[in-house]
Amino acid sequence: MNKLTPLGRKQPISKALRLHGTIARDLGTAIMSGVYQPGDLLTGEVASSERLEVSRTAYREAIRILAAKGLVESKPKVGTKVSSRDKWHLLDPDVLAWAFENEPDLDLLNSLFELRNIVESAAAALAATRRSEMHLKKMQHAIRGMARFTLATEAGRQADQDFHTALLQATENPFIASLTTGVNAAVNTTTVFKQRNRPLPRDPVPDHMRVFEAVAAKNAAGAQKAMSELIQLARLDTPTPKRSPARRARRRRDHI
Amino acid sequence: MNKLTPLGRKQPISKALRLHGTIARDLGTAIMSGVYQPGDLLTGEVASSERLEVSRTAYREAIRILAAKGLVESKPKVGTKVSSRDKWHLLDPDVLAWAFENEPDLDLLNSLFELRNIVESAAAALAATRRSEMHLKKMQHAIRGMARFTLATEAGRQADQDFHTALLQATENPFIASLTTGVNAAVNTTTVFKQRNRPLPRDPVPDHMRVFEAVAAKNAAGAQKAMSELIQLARLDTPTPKRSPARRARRRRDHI
DNA sequence: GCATCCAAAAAATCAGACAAATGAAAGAAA
DNA sequence: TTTCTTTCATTTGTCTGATTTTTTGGATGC
Repeated sequence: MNKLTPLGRKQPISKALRLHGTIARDLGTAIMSGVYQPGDLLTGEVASSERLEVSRTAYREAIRILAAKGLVESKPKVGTKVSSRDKWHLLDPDVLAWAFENEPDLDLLNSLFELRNIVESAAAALAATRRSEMHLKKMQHAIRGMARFTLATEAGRQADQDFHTALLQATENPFIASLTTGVNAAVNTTTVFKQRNRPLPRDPVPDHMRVFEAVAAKNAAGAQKAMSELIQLARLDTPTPKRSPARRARRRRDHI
Repeated sequence: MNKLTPLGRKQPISKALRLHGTIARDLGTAIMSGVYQPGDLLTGEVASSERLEVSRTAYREAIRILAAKGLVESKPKVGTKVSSRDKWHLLDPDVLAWAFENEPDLDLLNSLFELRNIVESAAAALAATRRSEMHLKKMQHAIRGMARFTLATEAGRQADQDFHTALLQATENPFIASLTTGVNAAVNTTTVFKQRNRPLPRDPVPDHMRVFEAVAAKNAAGAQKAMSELIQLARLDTPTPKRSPARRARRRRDHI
């Protein structure tokens, strides 16, 4: 019947997910939020599938998904256990989303911004040397879109995405593109809900324009600097942007 | 429809892999090597499982693995199709291994070294500011191991790994650590077999020592520079280290 | 002590069925 | 004709229940 306009979103969870997908997401968020710790042994397939009231098939496929992302390992006779943290594919888009689904760990968010700053500013430098006219056109179009609609609208955020996508395409490096799109998606989820707290955080257009002009001028160092500043400013729009003075409060229980 | 792709590899190369694991690996390498192109529709589950002489369950679990890594998407009625390249999780360790399993694409290898240079040299700079005495001890021990055994032995390669692992731990950034370990594992697979061509490529100890000394002296810029040089030298040990003069020969068919 | 064999437990695999989703064709209404 | 609705067929999705394989730990024997 009604094809669109889900005004009151009851379940923000994507309904497009199948049963095994939802189980994987639930278990994944449980692992990333610490409900299950590395080394913990999950209950057996039969018991788990009965508790979740799903078939063993669906549960097993969910476990395969988690295993593919390095979160769990299963062996006959011993069972399925949560892998140690160094096995986790932390940069997998789904794992990233699960890690920041609830209340994001601020240390983790800082680490993610640190990586983003490193990679995307270097990407800007590469783009400055390799960009074509097509890339410049796309970036320019995106900046105009960000100016017309603001970041408060879906169209404006899409334009912001388009800008970064075009810049990454210009690097001609598929790994950098793959990495950055996933990281930015995760960062954006933590940034979105700021919009309903404060009216408008800042105007992102000038920052992007500086990056664009440096890339257009084939000024690698300038592009790198401008992108780094852009990311630093974006960090201000995330929860508690200040660097926690004692960031050493880390988890130390990697095994067991 | 009939692609006539005889994946007739029945023997599991690595014994630890289960049936679904081997199927996922075979299909994954077929996708990464271009046997199946983005947009291609895989044969249905019943037909595929019959052709491979496995149960539908095992085949489906393999598909779930590939879907978890962004390589395929399945929908009822339409089937399972290879996703467009921008959906692929290129930095997933398995995907990386599959991409470089056969004869690695040299452009791709160059892109991977480019990313490695960006991230790991930045990691060295971070490590120089955050390292503890424990990290220094580990790195020193690893360097001694590299000196005693050479890279021609398994123990020597393990020591090399240990050095980089200790440096990544010193960054206190789990994302950088997760990224780099996966990338280095993939790079090493392309580097290993050089050992049976040439006797000994070079002595890696001085390069690592320079990195270590800069990190120990908390010299961030020096550590970054030393690590970058180390990676550039490591690139010389990979197939055709010279930069191809015309690296623009790229795939242009990203959609469809 | 040490190696070998045995048994239990859990995942792994199999077989066959039914359910749900979806794209396209067929039909009805404008 | 065009557009909307309905039906239908196809493919993945889910379920049930069984058998097989792998692995661990202990019993056995030397």
